[in-house]
Amino acid sequence: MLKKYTIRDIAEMAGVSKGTVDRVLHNRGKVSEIAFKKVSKILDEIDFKPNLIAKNLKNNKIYHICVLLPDPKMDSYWDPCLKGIDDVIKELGAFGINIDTFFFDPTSTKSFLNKNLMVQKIKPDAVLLVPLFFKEAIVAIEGYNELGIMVSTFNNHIESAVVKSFIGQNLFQSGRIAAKLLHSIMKGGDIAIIHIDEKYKNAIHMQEKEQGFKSYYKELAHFGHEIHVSNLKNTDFNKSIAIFLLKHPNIKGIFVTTSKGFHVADYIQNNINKNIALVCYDLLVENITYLKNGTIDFLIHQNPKQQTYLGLKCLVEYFLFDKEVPSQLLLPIDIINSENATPFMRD
Amino acid sequence: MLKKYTIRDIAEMAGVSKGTVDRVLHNRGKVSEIAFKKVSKILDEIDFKPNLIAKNLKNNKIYHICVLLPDPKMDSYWDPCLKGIDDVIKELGAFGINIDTFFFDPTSTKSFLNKNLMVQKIKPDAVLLVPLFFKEAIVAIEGYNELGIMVSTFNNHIESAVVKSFIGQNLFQSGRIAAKLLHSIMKGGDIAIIHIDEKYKNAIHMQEKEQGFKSYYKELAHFGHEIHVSNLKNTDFNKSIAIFLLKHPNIKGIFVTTSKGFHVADYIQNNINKNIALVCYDLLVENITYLKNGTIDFLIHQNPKQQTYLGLKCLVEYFLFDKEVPSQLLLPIDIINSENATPFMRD
DNA sequence: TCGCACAATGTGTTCGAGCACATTTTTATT
DNA sequence: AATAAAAATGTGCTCGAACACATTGTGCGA
Repeated sequence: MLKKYTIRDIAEMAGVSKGTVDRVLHNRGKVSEIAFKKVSKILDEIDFKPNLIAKNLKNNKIYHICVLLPDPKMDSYWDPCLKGIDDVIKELGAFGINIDTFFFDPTSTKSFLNKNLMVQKIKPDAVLLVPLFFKEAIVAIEGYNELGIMVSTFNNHIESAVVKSFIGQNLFQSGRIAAKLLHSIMKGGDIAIIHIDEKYKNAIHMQEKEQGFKSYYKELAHFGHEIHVSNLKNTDFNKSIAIFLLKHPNIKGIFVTTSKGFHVADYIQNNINKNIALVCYDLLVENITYLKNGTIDFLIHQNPKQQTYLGLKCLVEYFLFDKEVPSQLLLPIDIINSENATPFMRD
Repeated sequence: MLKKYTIRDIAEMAGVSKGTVDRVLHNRGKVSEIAFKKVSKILDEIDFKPNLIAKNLKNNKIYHICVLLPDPKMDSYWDPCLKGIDDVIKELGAFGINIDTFFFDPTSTKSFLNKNLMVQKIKPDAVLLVPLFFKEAIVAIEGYNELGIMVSTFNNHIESAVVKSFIGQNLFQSGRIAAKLLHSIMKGGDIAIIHIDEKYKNAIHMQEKEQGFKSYYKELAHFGHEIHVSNLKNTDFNKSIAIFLLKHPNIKGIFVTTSKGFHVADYIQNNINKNIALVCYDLLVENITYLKNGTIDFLIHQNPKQQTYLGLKCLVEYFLFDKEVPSQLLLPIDIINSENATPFMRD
């Protein structure tokens, strides 16, 4: 087997012309029943796969995809996404892909809507976006739909029939993992779930994690823990957490549902003497620092880079190679400890 | 930007023919200095990337790659590899790739050598193999080299100049991660490192993990643990481990360096009353069972599927798209707990 | 049986890069 | 200056699928 079968080969075998084979392949009609059967039989026998390279040669269009995400300068959680975009460009750019990236202010719904309008004006073939604001995202997605622009989402899930694809994680499960981790390193005491709320509302995100976390402890046979939930703000953080911990002095383990765990770690390191177990999210440099020095015990990696990479890659391969786009892609949830966060292994 | 630049576009812009542009692109010589400069300038300006699709259209060769790994029927650790191979075929098969898989008996060096000879007779373009037996692998690789067959390896590292690529994990680091995990869940007591040796010798594998594990504990400030190392055999396992644990009654944590941790878990569950922390390797169904019921605390995922997938993909993309093959690809080391092993997320 | 639809089938061109070969221009030698 | 040799440049075909268009075949009514 040194050569692939071509349409011409099949035509010869069936004793027809390549035009007829082509018509059979694409159901374009105008084929007699006899010819159809002859060709179909051979196609089945050899399991013919048309050469993808030749198939796309004629199609010398440049597909245009826009990516819309929160500004990494305002929240470094999003930083790795840029690397993911870059990787796709490096890997598939030579196939004729044009990718533009847009940032919105994660504290401003107006900015989100504005940037979406900008993208809509450009009229790309598809857009990959983070639907951070539920209500506004629905509006934006409707707009894309009317313009015939395909929409994929990542990081935040949103219920919408016109969204072609979602790449993210199972946040409920993610909460359960955090609970298991905390449970395995705690030696008794109470537990805190801390949501560090940014100005923007990713409440659903945080709630799903909380639900998962609680569900794990509910299933425990000897449930001797009390779970306290707190919603702290970035501003005046140290004061609020001090009050919270004073109110619940028996807390021995904390689960932070956002990437802002380093604030808690910072407070604990400087103000608390006893050992408090700490499980947080995301590989920000600040978090890794506290992971390495032992203040944070585990980080859960949401892998924003991989989310972006896969989201884009699915779109590109859909356009280039007619690959079907999975409606949902749930990434594995990575557990990171101090020995596991080396930069050459994670992004 | 609706159309890509082509060689013909550049030729027009530079006022030469596409033949000249082609010669500049490939440094084929026979170009005057003036023409070379004109063309180079334009190439730089527009950052020209030749259309990969057209580039490979002529090359209608079917590349043939053989994969050689231990028989999954004899050691289910290798099972996921088949899925990895399958994924590559699904993803890139239509580009003209022919992949054949061969199994050898992981307990027999003779089988390993035999299968390698079989592959060499076939003369594929490349082979991706698990160099389980150090000495024999060197011989086999030499054979491939003489035949001009490219060799990539995965899972087991081997020092050889003619091996094009290795995909695997940093085992030393992997040992450190295990140590950190064990340390974070243990409440004092001694530690055991247990190598469950198969008949075959993957001693280097296990030793690197042991080194890493010990290095973590060496760095600890208050090193109050004693570490006992044991080499147990599969046969008469329960007896040997009973003796070992009797000799060291203070053991409170065990690190198993192979995928055979379930044997230890089985013994502990049925014979030991006190709580022993257990960190092992690999997502075998047996291991996952003990992970879910709490006997095993953590599994470290060596991701054999991903190793196979990436190893193959690198080779395929090298042949198809001239991508360079990384000489070493170290996969992230995944930490798995009971909440993290759901089959839809891991392979 | 001719002629006319229309169905069935075949042919030829396109896409972009690569390369063999044809053609033109330049240089060296007498 | 004439001519050959060498260097530079241009032309045209190839790869496989897709599709427009050309050609052949069939059936039916007059």
